[in-house]
Amino acid sequence: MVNDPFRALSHPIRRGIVERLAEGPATVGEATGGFGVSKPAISHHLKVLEETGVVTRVAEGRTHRLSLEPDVLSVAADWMDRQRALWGRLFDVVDEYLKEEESQ
Amino acid sequence: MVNDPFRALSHPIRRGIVERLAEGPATVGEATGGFGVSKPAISHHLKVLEETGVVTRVAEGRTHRLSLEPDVLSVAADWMDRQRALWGRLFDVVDEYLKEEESQ
DNA sequence: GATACCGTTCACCATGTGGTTAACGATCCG
DNA sequence: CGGATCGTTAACCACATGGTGAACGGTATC
Repeated sequence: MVNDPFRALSHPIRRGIVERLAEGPATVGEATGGFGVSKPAISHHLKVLEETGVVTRVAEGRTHRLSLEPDVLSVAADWMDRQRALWGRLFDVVDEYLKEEESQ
Repeated sequence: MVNDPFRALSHPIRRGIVERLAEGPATVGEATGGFGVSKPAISHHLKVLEETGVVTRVAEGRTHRLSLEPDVLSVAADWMDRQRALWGRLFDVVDEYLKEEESQ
Protein backbone atom coordinates (compact mmCIF):
# COMPACT_ATOMS: atom_id res chain seq x y z
CA MET A 1 0.00 0.00 0.00
CA VAL A 2 2.73 2.41 -1.01
CA ASN A 3 0.50 4.72 -3.06
CA ASP A 4 -1.88 5.72 -0.32
CA PRO A 5 -2.86 9.39 0.04
CA PHE A 6 -4.09 8.68 3.59
CA ARG A 7 -0.59 7.66 4.53
CA ALA A 8 0.68 10.94 3.06
CA LEU A 9 -1.76 12.91 5.23
CA SER A 10 -1.09 10.99 8.44
CA HIS A 11 1.63 13.40 9.63
CA PRO A 12 0.91 17.01 10.63
CA ILE A 13 3.98 18.38 8.86
CA ARG A 14 2.91 16.74 5.62
CA ARG A 15 -0.58 18.17 6.01
CA GLY A 16 1.03 21.56 6.58
CA ILE A 17 2.96 21.21 3.33
CA VAL A 18 -0.23 20.24 1.51
CA GLU A 19 -2.00 23.29 2.97
CA ARG A 20 0.64 25.60 1.60
CA LEU A 21 0.75 23.93 -1.79
CA ALA A 22 -3.03 24.10 -2.00
CA GLU A 23 -2.56 27.84 -2.41
CA GLY A 24 -0.20 27.35 -5.30
CA PRO A 25 3.13 25.83 -6.35
CA ALA A 26 6.16 26.73 -4.26
CA THR A 27 9.79 25.86 -3.78
CA VAL A 28 10.86 23.48 -1.03
CA GLY A 29 12.01 26.36 1.11
CA GLU A 30 8.77 28.30 0.63
CA ALA A 31 6.51 25.31 1.24
CA THR A 32 8.33 23.88 4.25
CA GLY A 33 9.71 26.84 6.22
CA GLY A 34 8.88 27.21 9.87
CA PHE A 35 8.07 23.64 10.80
CA GLY A 36 10.95 23.55 13.25
CA VAL A 37 12.63 20.43 11.97
CA SER A 38 15.88 19.92 10.10
CA LYS A 39 16.21 19.93 6.33
CA PRO A 40 16.71 16.16 6.09
CA ALA A 41 13.47 15.65 7.97
CA ILE A 42 11.69 17.91 5.50
CA SER A 43 13.32 16.10 2.63
CA HIS A 44 11.97 12.83 3.95
CA HIS A 45 8.42 14.16 4.24
CA LEU A 46 8.62 15.45 0.67
CA LYS A 47 9.77 12.01 -0.42
CA VAL A 48 6.66 10.48 1.16
CA LEU A 49 4.43 13.06 -0.52
CA GLU A 50 6.07 12.26 -3.86
CA GLU A 51 5.90 8.48 -3.39
CA THR A 52 2.20 8.70 -2.65
CA GLY A 53 1.72 10.88 -5.71
CA VAL A 54 0.31 13.79 -3.72
CA VAL A 55 3.11 16.15 -4.76
CA THR A 56 5.20 16.46 -7.92
CA ARG A 57 8.49 18.23 -8.29
CA VAL A 58 10.34 20.02 -11.09
CA ALA A 59 13.94 21.12 -10.65
CA GLU A 60 14.44 24.78 -11.56
CA GLY A 61 18.03 25.78 -11.22
CA ARG A 62 19.08 24.98 -7.70
CA THR A 63 15.54 25.08 -6.35
CA HIS A 64 12.73 22.60 -6.82
CA ARG A 65 9.19 23.68 -7.66
CA LEU A 66 6.56 21.61 -5.84
CA SER A 67 2.98 21.21 -7.04
CA LEU A 68 -0.05 19.45 -5.62
CA GLU A 69 -1.68 16.60 -7.56
CA PRO A 70 -5.39 17.14 -6.95
CA ASP A 71 -6.40 13.86 -8.59
CA VAL A 72 -4.50 11.84 -6.00
CA LEU A 73 -5.83 13.88 -3.09
CA SER A 74 -9.32 13.47 -4.53
CA VAL A 75 -9.10 9.76 -3.81
CA ALA A 76 -9.01 10.60 -0.11
CA ALA A 77 -11.51 13.45 -0.38
CA ASP A 78 -13.99 11.25 -2.26
CA TRP A 79 -13.63 8.45 0.29
CA MET A 80 -14.37 10.93 3.07
CA ASP A 81 -17.43 12.14 1.17
CA ARG A 82 -18.78 8.62 0.73
CA GLN A 83 -18.35 7.85 4.41
CA ARG A 84 -19.88 11.15 5.44
CA ALA A 85 -22.90 10.46 3.24
CA LEU A 86 -23.36 7.16 5.05
CA TRP A 87 -22.92 8.44 8.58
CA GLY A 88 -25.12 11.41 7.76
CA ARG A 89 -27.86 8.95 6.93
CA LEU A 90 -27.34 7.44 10.39
CA PHE A 91 -28.22 10.80 11.92
CA ASP A 92 -31.47 10.83 9.95
CA VAL A 93 -32.30 7.35 11.13
CA VAL A 94 -31.79 8.42 14.72
CA ASP A 95 -33.86 11.58 14.19
CA GLU A 96 -36.76 9.60 12.76
CA TYR A 97 -36.51 7.18 15.62
CA LEU A 98 -36.66 10.00 18.15
CA LYS A 99 -39.65 11.60 16.41
CA GLU A 100 -41.48 8.31 16.49
CA GLU A 101 -40.72 8.09 20.17
CA GLU A 102 -42.17 11.59 20.78
CA SER A 103 -45.33 10.91 18.82
CA GLN A 104 -46.19 7.94 20.97
CA MET B 1 -0.74 14.18 18.39
CA VAL B 2 -2.57 11.24 19.86
CA ASN B 3 -6.10 12.38 18.99
CA ASP B 4 -5.64 12.56 15.24
CA PRO B 5 -8.36 11.14 12.99
CA PHE B 6 -5.91 11.12 10.08
CA ARG B 7 -3.75 8.72 12.01
CA ALA B 8 -6.81 6.52 12.56
CA LEU B 9 -7.48 6.44 8.83
CA SER B 10 -3.89 5.79 7.77
CA HIS B 11 -4.29 1.99 7.75
CA PRO B 12 -6.52 0.18 5.23
CA ILE B 13 -7.93 -2.21 7.82
CA ARG B 14 -9.01 0.70 10.01
CA ARG B 15 -10.64 2.38 7.00
CA GLY B 16 -12.41 -0.90 6.33
CA ILE B 17 -13.76 -0.94 9.87
CA VAL B 18 -14.93 2.66 9.50
CA GLU B 19 -16.68 1.76 6.23
CA ARG B 20 -18.66 -0.97 7.95
CA LEU B 21 -19.53 1.16 10.96
CA ALA B 22 -20.65 3.98 8.67
CA GLU B 23 -23.59 1.74 7.80
CA GLY B 24 -24.49 1.32 11.45
CA PRO B 25 -23.24 0.05 14.81
CA ALA B 26 -21.90 -3.49 14.91
CA THR B 27 -20.11 -5.93 17.18
CA VAL B 28 -16.37 -6.45 16.89
CA GLY B 29 -16.89 -9.68 15.02
CA GLU B 30 -19.37 -8.13 12.59
CA ALA B 31 -17.28 -5.04 11.94
CA THR B 32 -13.92 -6.75 11.57
CA GLY B 33 -14.54 -10.14 9.96
CA GLY B 34 -12.70 -11.11 6.80
CA PHE B 35 -9.66 -8.86 7.05
CA GLY B 36 -7.37 -11.88 7.19
CA VAL B 37 -5.46 -10.95 10.30
CA SER B 38 -5.48 -12.42 13.79
CA LYS B 39 -7.75 -11.29 16.60
CA PRO B 40 -4.97 -9.48 18.49
CA ALA B 41 -4.23 -7.45 15.37
CA ILE B 42 -7.90 -6.48 15.09
CA SER B 43 -7.97 -5.64 18.77
CA HIS B 44 -5.03 -3.31 18.28
CA HIS B 45 -6.67 -1.50 15.36
CA LEU B 46 -9.82 -1.02 17.42
CA LYS B 47 -7.70 0.42 20.20
CA VAL B 48 -6.28 3.00 17.80
CA LEU B 49 -9.77 3.88 16.56
CA GLU B 50 -10.89 4.34 20.16
CA GLU B 51 -7.82 6.35 21.17
CA THR B 52 -8.37 8.74 18.29
CA GLY B 53 -12.04 9.03 19.23
CA VAL B 54 -13.28 7.74 15.89
CA VAL B 55 -15.04 4.75 17.43
CA THR B 56 -16.77 4.20 20.75
CA ARG B 57 -17.56 0.91 22.39
CA VAL B 58 -20.22 -0.42 24.75
CA ALA B 59 -19.94 -3.87 26.26
CA GLU B 60 -23.12 -5.90 25.79
CA GLY B 61 -22.82 -9.29 27.40
CA ARG B 62 -19.80 -10.99 25.92
CA THR B 63 -19.80 -8.85 22.78
CA HIS B 64 -18.92 -5.21 22.31
CA ARG B 65 -21.06 -2.84 20.27
CA LEU B 66 -18.98 -0.42 18.20
CA SER B 67 -20.27 2.94 16.96
CA LEU B 68 -18.76 5.64 14.77
CA GLU B 69 -18.21 9.13 16.19
CA PRO B 70 -19.09 11.41 13.25
CA ASP B 71 -17.89 14.57 14.98
CA VAL B 72 -14.35 13.29 15.16
CA LEU B 73 -14.35 12.07 11.59
CA SER B 74 -15.76 15.41 10.52
CA VAL B 75 -12.49 17.03 11.57
CA ALA B 76 -10.78 15.11 8.79
CA ALA B 77 -13.65 15.52 6.34
CA ASP B 78 -13.76 19.28 6.89
CA TRP B 79 -10.01 19.59 6.43
CA MET B 80 -10.28 17.74 3.13
CA ASP B 81 -13.08 20.08 2.06
CA ARG B 82 -11.05 23.18 2.85
CA GLN B 83 -8.06 21.89 0.92
CA ARG B 84 -10.21 20.84 -2.00
CA ALA B 85 -11.75 24.29 -2.16
CA LEU B 86 -8.24 25.74 -2.40
CA TRP B 87 -6.84 23.33 -4.93
CA GLY B 88 -9.94 23.78 -7.01
CA ARG B 89 -8.65 27.30 -7.66
CA LEU B 90 -5.24 25.87 -8.36
CA PHE B 91 -5.81 25.45 -12.08
CA ASP B 92 -6.17 29.19 -12.40
CA VAL B 93 -3.06 29.77 -10.33
CA VAL B 94 -1.06 27.45 -12.54
CA ASP B 95 -2.39 29.22 -15.62
CA GLU B 96 -1.27 32.56 -14.26
CA TYR B 97 2.13 31.16 -13.43
CA LEU B 98 2.59 29.81 -16.95
CA LYS B 99 1.50 33.12 -18.47
CA GLU B 100 4.02 34.97 -16.32
CA GLU B 101 6.67 32.54 -17.52
CA GLU B 102 5.72 33.20 -21.15
CA SER B 103 5.71 36.96 -20.75
CA GLN B 104 9.29 36.99 -19.49
C1' DG C 1 -20.19 -27.75 36.08
C1' DA C 2 -18.19 -28.25 31.48
C1' DT C 3 -17.61 -26.23 27.29
C1' DA C 4 -17.71 -23.10 23.61
C1' DC C 5 -17.53 -18.31 22.32
C1' DC C 6 -16.11 -13.20 22.16
C1' DG C 7 -12.62 -10.30 22.63
C1' DT C 8 -8.59 -8.82 25.27
C1' DT C 9 -3.91 -8.81 27.17
C1' DC C 10 0.82 -10.63 27.29
C1' DA C 11 5.30 -11.51 25.41
C1' DC C 12 7.69 -11.21 21.52
C1' DC C 13 9.42 -9.96 16.90
C1' DA C 14 10.31 -7.46 12.32
C1' DT C 15 9.81 -3.44 10.06
C1' DG C 16 8.60 1.41 9.43
C1' DT C 17 8.74 6.14 10.90
C1' DG C 18 10.69 10.42 12.15
C1' DG C 19 14.42 12.65 13.78
C1' DT C 20 19.48 14.03 14.14
C1' DT C 21 24.47 15.56 12.35
C1' DA C 22 27.70 15.46 8.74
C1' DA C 23 28.85 15.52 4.19
C1' DC C 24 27.82 16.13 -0.53
C1' DG C 25 26.33 17.98 -5.46
C1' DA C 26 24.66 21.48 -8.03
C1' DT C 27 23.75 26.21 -8.87
C1' DC C 28 24.06 31.10 -8.37
C1' DC C 29 26.76 35.28 -7.38
C1' DG C 30 30.73 38.29 -5.86
C1' DC D 1 37.78 31.12 -8.86
C1' DG D 2 35.60 31.19 -4.09
C1' DG D 3 31.86 31.26 -1.26
C1' DA D 4 27.01 31.16 -0.18
C1' DT D 5 22.63 28.81 -1.02
C1' DC D 6 19.20 24.96 -2.02
C1' DG D 7 18.22 20.59 -1.19
C1' DT D 8 19.71 15.78 -1.08
C1' DT D 9 21.98 11.53 0.57
C1' DA D 10 24.40 8.76 4.15
C1' DA D 11 24.75 6.84 8.59
C1' DC D 12 22.76 6.41 12.67
C1' DC D 13 19.34 6.32 16.54
C1' DA D 14 14.88 5.96 19.37
C1' DC D 15 10.44 4.78 19.18
C1' DA D 16 6.03 3.45 16.96
C1' DT D 17 3.55 0.25 14.23
C1' DG D 18 1.64 -4.04 12.90
C1' DG D 19 1.88 -8.66 13.19
C1' DT D 20 2.07 -13.43 15.63
C1' DG D 21 0.77 -17.46 19.14
C1' DA D 22 -0.50 -18.37 23.77
C1' DA D 23 -3.04 -17.53 27.58
C1' DC D 24 -6.71 -15.28 29.92
C1' DG D 25 -11.52 -13.27 31.74
C1' DG D 26 -16.30 -13.01 31.10
C1' DT D 27 -20.47 -14.58 29.23
C1' DA D 28 -23.63 -17.76 27.09
C1' DT D 29 -25.09 -22.57 26.37
C1' DC D 30 -25.63 -27.36 27.11
